[in-house]
Amino acid sequence: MAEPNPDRRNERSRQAILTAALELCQEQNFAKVTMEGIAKRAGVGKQTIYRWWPSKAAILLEALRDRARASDDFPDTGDIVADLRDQMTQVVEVFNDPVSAGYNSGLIAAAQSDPDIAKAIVDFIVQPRVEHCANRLKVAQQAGQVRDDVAAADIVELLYAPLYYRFLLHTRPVSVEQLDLILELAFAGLTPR
Amino acid sequence: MAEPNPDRRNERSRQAILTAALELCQEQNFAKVTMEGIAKRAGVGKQTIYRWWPSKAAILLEALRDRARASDDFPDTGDIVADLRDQMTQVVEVFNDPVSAGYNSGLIAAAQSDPDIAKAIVDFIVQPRVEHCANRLKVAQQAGQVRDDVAAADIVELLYAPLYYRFLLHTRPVSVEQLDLILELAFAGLTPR
Amino acid sequence: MAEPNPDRRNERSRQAILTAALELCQEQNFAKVTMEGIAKRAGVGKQTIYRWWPSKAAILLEALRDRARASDDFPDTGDIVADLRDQMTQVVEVFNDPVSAGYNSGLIAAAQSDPDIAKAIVDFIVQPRVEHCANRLKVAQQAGQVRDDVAAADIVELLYAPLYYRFLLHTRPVSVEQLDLILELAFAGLTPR
Amino acid sequence: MAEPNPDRRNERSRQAILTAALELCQEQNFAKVTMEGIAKRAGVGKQTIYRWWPSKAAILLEALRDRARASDDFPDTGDIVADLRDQMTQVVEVFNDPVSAGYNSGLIAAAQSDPDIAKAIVDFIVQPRVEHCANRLKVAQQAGQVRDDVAAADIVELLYAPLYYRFLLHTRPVSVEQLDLILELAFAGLTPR
DNA sequence: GTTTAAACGAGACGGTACGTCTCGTCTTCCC
DNA sequence: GGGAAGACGAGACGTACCGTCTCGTTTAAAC
Repeated sequence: MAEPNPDRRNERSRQAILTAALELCQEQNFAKVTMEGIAKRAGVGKQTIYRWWPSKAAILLEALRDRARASDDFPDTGDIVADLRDQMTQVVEVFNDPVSAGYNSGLIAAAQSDPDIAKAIVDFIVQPRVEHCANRLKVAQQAGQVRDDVAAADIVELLYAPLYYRFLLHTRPVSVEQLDLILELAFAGLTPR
Repeated sequence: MAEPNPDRRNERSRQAILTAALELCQEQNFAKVTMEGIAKRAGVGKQTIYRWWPSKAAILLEALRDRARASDDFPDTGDIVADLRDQMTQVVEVFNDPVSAGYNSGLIAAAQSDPDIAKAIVDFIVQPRVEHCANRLKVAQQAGQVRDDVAAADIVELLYAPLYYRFLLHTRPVSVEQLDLILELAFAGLTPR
Repeated sequence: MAEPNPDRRNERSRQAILTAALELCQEQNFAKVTMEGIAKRAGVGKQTIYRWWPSKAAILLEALRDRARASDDFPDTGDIVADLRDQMTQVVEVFNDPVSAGYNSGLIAAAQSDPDIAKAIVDFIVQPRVEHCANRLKVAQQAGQVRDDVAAADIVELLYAPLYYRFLLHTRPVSVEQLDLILELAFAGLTPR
Repeated sequence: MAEPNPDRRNERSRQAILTAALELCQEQNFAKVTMEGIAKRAGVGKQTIYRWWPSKAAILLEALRDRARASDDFPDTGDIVADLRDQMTQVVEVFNDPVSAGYNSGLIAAAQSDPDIAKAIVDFIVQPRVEHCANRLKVAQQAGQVRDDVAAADIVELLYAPLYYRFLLHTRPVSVEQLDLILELAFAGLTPR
């Protein structure tokens, strides 16, 4: 009935669950990870999991947020295109690393049938990164390096979408070559004349 | 052991299964559809399903291919941007229609943990449409309406990716406004000078 | 992997399963009873059955043991032949009652292809009754009413075997007339001279 | 609908089915033999089996009848007890041979839930042998070697029942020692005084 | 320092769906 | 038209997880 009291929560168990979830997701793949498996690996009762998380996706989401933190500062060398390439290269690497690719595609898959997960992904994963990028773009706009009649967020979308497109549709591998292409095409139209 | 003989296959059962799968996917959602449910609805033994399809995603994929057919010709009015907007508007509508959105996001979700499904989606759904679009773009390139130093397929990616991005990441609704923005930005850089 | 812990066992479920098994065996017949049917009738998950019993025969065996209990004392009026007729008449009745005949022949049939069941039938059903009868016979032997150069257990076999013979081979109906015949023939040779 | 016409029946198929049934019953055990397995082994369509036999037990029964034939003459050396021991020893051997024991116990098990099988076993297996034995006993009765106020068939029952008892109830192994005991006890009462 | 209530591990429970197996029927094509 | 081959509807099999529900057993705040 009543909600559990977070003050009395056992941090050791919480960590064990997050760790177990991450490990299992690395060893198998998101779709094959089960609540039961996480509980067993973490040495934890199933109830303890269900008390604090509604789904395995929620656990992984928290695990990622917990483990990630920071590192999402956007570089500013003055050269917007170079900075973007720099940052987007990291995304390419994440999408090409089997381990983190597993998390990401699994979570996005789960989001397709679970609005809560969808919202959490946007709020905690996507939105913050978009904002960092948008902020850097705004600086470039003020510096006259980028058209300023377009919302920065829309530019972010235009740049990152092709990476997600290949990543999720599995048409072609996400790659640095793709990156160059995207930047070339986008900035052909974005550069003020 | 041996593969079943397709010549002896019962077409009535095949149709019943495809129909049942589509209906159930409309009434509930892809993730909640089960092999058992399809069998019951189709009035068919489970073995008959497993004999011909490896997964519910495969059934739906075949159902979509079977039901779709045609309709994939790309208009050519001479105005490439108008033609693209026309065609992409249909995609926006598909992504906004609860029924077909269910199929699509469900299948793409399934593809994240099943390479066979991923391949089938690319081969039978994505690739044909990409090609139609690319062909239209090539005409425009030859007509000097579009930069011809860029592969048509890459342009397709640049245009469609933002739609999939919003559709799968659930950041913002896919919309016609988004369409205009994409076209505006893309063609700012794609128009030969 | 590990065995389940009997302390945590739910007695209500156990009873429901035993009852359901007995009822179904009465309504249909042993061969038509299924694990699934028992689970449904008992309002119980199939796993709960498989956790505690290896087969439907094992369930019925436990049900019979549980429901039977007592009633297995052998009368002793001083007249060994009368006492035997009395007791054996009960067996005749069991073999002629459609309900209990179903259990018994079904279980014995199951025993033909399942050594565990065979052992359980001997240990928990047959052996105890044989012993009761043998004990009564030993008293008669000490009283000089029955030859004492023959093991009591062998006499029990000689007496009961013809009942089982007709019951399992379905040659002729088991009957009280048969009983008189058996006793007459057996005691013609068993009476000391 | 209509009965199949036995004249057009393929004897090769019939033989192949009987042989396959016997072989499978030897390799595995009666309970594990399936119609499907027999059809495959015999290189025969399932329909061909179902056209001519109602159950696997019926097949085996026919196979046994077909293969057995004759050999069931009862010896007559003038010594009724010796002749009985001789004949019953063969039964003991059958019950102790893993292969034939499998057929017999399997068929008797099947008979418990299938009256047709039960009837067929009595008519084609049990009854003929009982009659042979009874005939020999009648000769002994006329020779004044056996009480003639008891039906020969009832004596047969008294003698053979204990063998079946041990065979089907698996209490103790059927053995030649048991035979001596039975004969000793029975003839103590059967010998005219 | 005890009390005490909530979180915990463990895992049994009622369920649902899985993918496989066998049943007995139906269909197709061959001889 | 019988037979081989095998697809079919049906449904039980035994397993895996689901999410809920007891069980004692810590464990940390309240007394």
